[in-house]
Amino acid sequence: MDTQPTIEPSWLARPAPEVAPDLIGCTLVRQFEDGRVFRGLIVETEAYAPGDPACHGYRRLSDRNRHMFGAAGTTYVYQIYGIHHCLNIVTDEEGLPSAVLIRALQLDSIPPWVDRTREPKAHRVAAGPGKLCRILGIDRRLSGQTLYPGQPLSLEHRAPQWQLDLVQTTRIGISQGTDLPWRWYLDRCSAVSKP
DNA sequence: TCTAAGATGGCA
DNA sequence: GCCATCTTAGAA
Repeated sequence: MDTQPTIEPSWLARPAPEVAPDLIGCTLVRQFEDGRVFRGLIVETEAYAPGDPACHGYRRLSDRNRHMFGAAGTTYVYQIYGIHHCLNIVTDEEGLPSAVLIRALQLDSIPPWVDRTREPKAHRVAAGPGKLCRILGIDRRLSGQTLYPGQPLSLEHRAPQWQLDLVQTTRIGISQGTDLPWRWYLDRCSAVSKP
């Protein structure tokens, strides 16, 4: 599949529940300092928005969540359970806590440092928000950065004529806001964290 | 200050 | 089903 145009910040400056399904089928590009590039097809997302009790910015801006209030087209990376990291694409207007959690990627190639005994199924090495961050070396140092080509992270549009088969359901792993149907994934995709 | 819980993942 | 591992929000 050919490389698609870069996603501009203005395209992400919409409410997260609008952007999240649109990001399915788009490509996340991870560029390392030595120039190596890995691409992952986004196959699962979740939206977090103002007024949503599961949103990290629901109560107030804090040291931990401040990047979630940033401008559309930047990143918000946080640590969870002391061990895992999760990557969000910040959306909507600056000043609003609004972001899309990237929950699973289908990688174009498996980085050589991946321990294959730990995940024998190659298509599942990035099936989960913590897994994809570990595989692609994403941690809080990449939080608050702008998504742009040449930067550590960037985004590309999906192929324009691609007819997506999307499933919309409720979000995973949260205890509040469980009724909101703000999770989307590519139907019948084996790289999704949970079908 | 103290403490419980967390947008998870791996293993028994 | 259990636990690693540690930061943070919210309570006291």
